[in-house]
Amino acid sequence: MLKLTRKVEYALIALRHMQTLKPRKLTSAKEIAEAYGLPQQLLAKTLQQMARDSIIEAVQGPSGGYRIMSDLDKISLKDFFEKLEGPLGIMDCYFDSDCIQLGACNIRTPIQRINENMREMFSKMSLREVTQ
Amino acid sequence: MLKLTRKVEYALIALRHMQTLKPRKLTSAKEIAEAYGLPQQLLAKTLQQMARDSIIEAVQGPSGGYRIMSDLDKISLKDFFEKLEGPLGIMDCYFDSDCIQLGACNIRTPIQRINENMREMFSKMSLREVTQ
DNA sequence: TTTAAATACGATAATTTTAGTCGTATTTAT
DNA sequence: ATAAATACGACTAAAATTATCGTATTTAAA
Repeated sequence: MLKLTRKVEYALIALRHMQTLKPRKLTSAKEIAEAYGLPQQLLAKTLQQMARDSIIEAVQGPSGGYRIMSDLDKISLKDFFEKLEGPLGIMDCYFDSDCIQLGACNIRTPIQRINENMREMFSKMSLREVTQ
Repeated sequence: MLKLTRKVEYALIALRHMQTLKPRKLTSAKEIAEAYGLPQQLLAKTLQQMARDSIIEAVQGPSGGYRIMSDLDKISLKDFFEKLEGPLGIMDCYFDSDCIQLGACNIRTPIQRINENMREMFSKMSLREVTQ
């Protein structure tokens, strides 16, 4: 099924929400969570991670919150996904070495080919294309 | 991470193995499981499913087994993945209707755009490209 | 300068999904 | 008849994901 996690889903919802606001206007995790019925704490973690990755900016204290920081045009979906979820690929034999297979595996190369195609595809799409 | 399940992994290993054999030669779940250190019963289920989908052919009885049936050039990766795992997409909001979101969701359309791109990409790759 | 509302984040619990096993039936070559 | 294979539903185990808890820190504003 090739699915991404909720984290990405919440991140996209939040970004899309922020884009509807006036530039530099802050919005809080609570606000977004209530608006879309998301679990606030989990959403908050996602927002915190995006802040660490400089996709958004966090402002602490009361009347603090988050706002978009980067130019979303300049962030590829590949980078976005990988920042939130780690390396992109249909199977992990590409990066993790402790595969069950010792040397018997016969699909490593073809899998890598698929993975490269996927990465290329998501490299060509910008985050803005998705959030706008 | 966008990962596929073991089912697909085992299916690919099995197909690739069959391709190394003489055409029409049968191989059993046991044989493949032992050769690659896979759980035999689970592999068998995957083979059975591929047989139901007419990708391979099953022959019962002792000295029975499986062999490739379809022209793998004619099966797209999209069809292959969807046969084994159901609809292809990075999130299921496309097909499943019981989403948490009532009408508040703001990312359905962009998600569908990504999903379409993915399906298109996998439509263009044949199963043979991967197993050969 | 106290309070309250927000972010920050590690730890843990709950849930869901995936992976694997078991048991039994059926088929069929020998 | 027997044995080796496929077929498959039911169940268990393990892993991954999702969500919550608890606490610390920051800081605007009363």
